[in-house]
Amino acid sequence: MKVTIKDIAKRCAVSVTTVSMVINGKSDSIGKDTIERVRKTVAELQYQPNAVARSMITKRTHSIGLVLPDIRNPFFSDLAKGVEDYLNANGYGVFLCNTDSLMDKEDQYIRLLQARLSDGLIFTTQNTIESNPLFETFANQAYPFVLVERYVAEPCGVPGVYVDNRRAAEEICTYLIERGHRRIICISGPLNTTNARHRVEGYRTALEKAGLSQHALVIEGNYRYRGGCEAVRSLAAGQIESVTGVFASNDLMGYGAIEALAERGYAVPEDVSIVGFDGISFPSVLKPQLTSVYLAAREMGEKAAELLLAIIEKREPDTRRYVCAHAIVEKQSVRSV
Amino acid sequence: MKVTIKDIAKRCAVSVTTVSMVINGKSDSIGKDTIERVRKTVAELQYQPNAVARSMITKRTHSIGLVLPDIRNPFFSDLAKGVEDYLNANGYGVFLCNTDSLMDKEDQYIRLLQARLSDGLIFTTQNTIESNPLFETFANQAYPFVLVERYVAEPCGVPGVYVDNRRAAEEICTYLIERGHRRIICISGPLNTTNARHRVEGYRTALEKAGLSQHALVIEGNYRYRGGCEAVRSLAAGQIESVTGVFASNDLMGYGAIEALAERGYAVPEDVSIVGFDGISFPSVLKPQLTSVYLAAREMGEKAAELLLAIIEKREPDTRRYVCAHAIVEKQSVRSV
DNA sequence: ACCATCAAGTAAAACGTTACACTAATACGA
DNA sequence: TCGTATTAGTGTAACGTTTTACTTGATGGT
Repeated sequence: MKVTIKDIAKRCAVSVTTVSMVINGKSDSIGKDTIERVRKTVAELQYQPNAVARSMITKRTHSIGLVLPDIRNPFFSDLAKGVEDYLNANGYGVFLCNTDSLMDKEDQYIRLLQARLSDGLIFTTQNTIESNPLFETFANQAYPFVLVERYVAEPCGVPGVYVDNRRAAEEICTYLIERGHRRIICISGPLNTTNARHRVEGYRTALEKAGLSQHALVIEGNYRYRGGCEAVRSLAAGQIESVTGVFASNDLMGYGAIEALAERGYAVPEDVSIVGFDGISFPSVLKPQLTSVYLAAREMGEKAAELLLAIIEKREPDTRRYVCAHAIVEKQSVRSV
Repeated sequence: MKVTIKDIAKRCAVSVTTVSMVINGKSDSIGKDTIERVRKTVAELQYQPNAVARSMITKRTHSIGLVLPDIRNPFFSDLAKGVEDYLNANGYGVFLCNTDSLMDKEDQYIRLLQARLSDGLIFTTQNTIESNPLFETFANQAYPFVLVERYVAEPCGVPGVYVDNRRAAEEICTYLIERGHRRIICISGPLNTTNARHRVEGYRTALEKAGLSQHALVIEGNYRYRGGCEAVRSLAAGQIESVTGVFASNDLMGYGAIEALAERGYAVPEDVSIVGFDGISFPSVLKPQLTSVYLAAREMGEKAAELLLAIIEKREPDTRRYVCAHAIVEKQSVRSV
């Protein structure tokens, strides 16, 4: 039989209240010797307070849910590590849920997590729309949650940690333009996601500012390696001929593009320059390494966890949204022309 | 205010017992119309049973802990995905904990998870010793747990899912020998872990059977990319000269070795052949792809989850240990000599 | 008419803790 | 000596369920 607070109380000949108070450090009005006696007995019997019973009263489970598309994607496992490190260090547990980008799986998990009484939620899911009925539901219930890597337009005030995709995309495309590239194509992510659209917008803005709008060409991809290959394969010979630059909306597609370009006899960066987005790390034996927008996934996870805890523990945060820094990291996939 | 079972009972003018029975499908002795009425009210008020209160009584939280070294390692994120998919599909939640291979973090998390009353534990941690005081503690408390990718010698009967590292290593080294290689070195994992030692044993056995023991050379690595580089760099020019084969104890070190070999002017597979271990997947743009022992990480996770659930739900499994299949997958890093 | 059976429930305890409102005994100052 | 603080506690309700043992009224057979 598991040892309970009653066993401790009986052994020490005090009330359960006293034991509870000692355990929770509310021992202002308990004698030193009693405290000592209780402590000793707790250690002796290896008493562990029952977290479930505790949660019953406090309405806190000290665990939160982390909902993301797929933990196997290096970006998300980095992010998850950040979340987990921060929260575990603060005494919280993390429930992991992979949605495989399926909306119904996502809904199901969120329901499950709420029913389990997680104290809050971190969302990394790629919703396809700007607003989500869930946001309203949560807001109504005052249920704490934080969005990560997913932008929601200002007025609704949903707390989140994200990257300025528009700006980052514009910067990396401008980087290509500054190196003399004129014909730059864009391999985008699925265009029903906000992030993908924003990256395309950044691409278009960069081209526009350089007066290159007439050369804009967007091919929709899927953020996967094969998608990058297929995007390049879908180009007609006439189209590809004049292209000297490729902006891939994530690195994986960038590497796919390299493979498909090689098939058609184009070398990177000698014939075509490529930039990526997200800066996931592969062993450096991979040649060429992609010049890319580096997103600090781990830091985003930490920041999201910090924000969520602040909301849960009602230390009203002055920042409910946090824009993470990004940086262009130069590798070997771009050549000046 | 959250709606409780009492609210439903009041609305339907029945007792809470009746409502509870309807919800839990124990409605043998409840009238059809009452059932219908309760169901309707539950839907109407969007009632969600409080999982914490439920756990109080049932002593089940329907959540388990997954303790592993680092979710960012592709092997472990694959495994975690397998665990999570299986358990979530069965109505269980998964608490994720990264130990960073630190023993004290591991102990701390396990304590935390037990205190939270997880119904069981899946361990993926790389202990440095064959037996662990925890195993005994768990056994005493009849606390369900399953070991993954970690072998414990027979008599103690600790349930687990693992790979036959000795045999797999022997097979892949024999594969090299059969292709004419005579001088094969081994870059091992940290030799204080059982798995690393077993892989070295497999290497030695293969050499021995081929009468090549006198050429055995083991360099201790750390399972990281840099470790693979450094292992090769540590070789004297005289040592490396005659070597035609390298057995890396994991793929990451294999790729590191390729980089360091290139620095010294040796090409793979033209000058030196390399085999790896674990078969983690990188985009296929990575050249050359490593011939390796493929471990089905995801399947191992699923199997472990299945085993744990069987133990938790007392459907006494006939197999308390499960040896996962491995397979040599041929890629482009080996040449016959 | 009477007992047994059955359908359709119900009341109350239990789970292990925390929170709240008390109390008994002592000390202290005027 | 009295009144008031202070110290060191205590008893019990409450949290939201499930479980166990019990009740009530109707029905049916003899």
